[in-house]
Amino acid sequence: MARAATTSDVFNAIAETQRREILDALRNGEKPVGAIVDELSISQPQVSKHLRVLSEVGLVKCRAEGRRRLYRLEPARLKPMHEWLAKYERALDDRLDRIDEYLKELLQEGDLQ
Amino acid sequence: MARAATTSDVFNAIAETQRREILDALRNGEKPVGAIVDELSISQPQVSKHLRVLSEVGLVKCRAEGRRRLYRLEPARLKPMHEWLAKYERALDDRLDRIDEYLKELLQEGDLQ
DNA sequence: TTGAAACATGCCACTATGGGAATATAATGA
DNA sequence: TCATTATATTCCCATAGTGGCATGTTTCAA
Repeated sequence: MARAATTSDVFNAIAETQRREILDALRNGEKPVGAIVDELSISQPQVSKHLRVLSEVGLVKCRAEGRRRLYRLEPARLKPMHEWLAKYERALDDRLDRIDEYLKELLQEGDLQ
Repeated sequence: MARAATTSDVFNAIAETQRREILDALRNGEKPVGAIVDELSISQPQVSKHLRVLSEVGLVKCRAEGRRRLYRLEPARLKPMHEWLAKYERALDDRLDRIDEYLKELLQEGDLQ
């Protein structure tokens, strides 16, 4: 087994740059596939494939309108990532505090010269 | 090219479940490799390989102490992910607002019955 | 000096993935 | 009905990634 399937894990689904770009493109609202193809200059089949992956992990939803499919963002599905990252906020803050102290020390040393 | 290299992209580096677990294990402070092996029940070579990947993207730093290597978290490197996610906060909030309104509508309908 | 402990690295096999090209499917308009 | 538009799907290939196993490498202790 090589990594968790992109289609079952949000972390893997957004590990791909182009899929992140597609999500970015949908931030302003729903769009048909063609619009994404034009905007990102990715081949149509490739966009469809990426959308399928994003769809399977629930990051986008699809709505048919005539022969077009309008995809829209489902940002709630980013919550797992958000929660995982949140655990590191504290560690990050601590780190920044330490950098802050370090800078202060540097400044004090400067004063001594 | 199949996806960006795990060693160059933070998103890819943490796409692997075990690597996230390793980072989680380091949240409380630096640990030697063996401690991670015991804690997560992952083979030693595998842990070393994962640590190498995490190391190359800068998510962990290493410090030698005798024959042990103490790895510690470098949470600042999670910032790219944090920033990317932040762009979706607004969308997420909007969505939650919409759900909120929807619930209110449902409650009003309930009142009518 | 020798052996063991603690890690890192190399090699191998299997699988999943991304990308290209062609093709299938569905809806629309003439 | 037929051609066209808009997407989805399939086939194929090259590659990268994970995991197991064996083997280096460094450090320490007897």
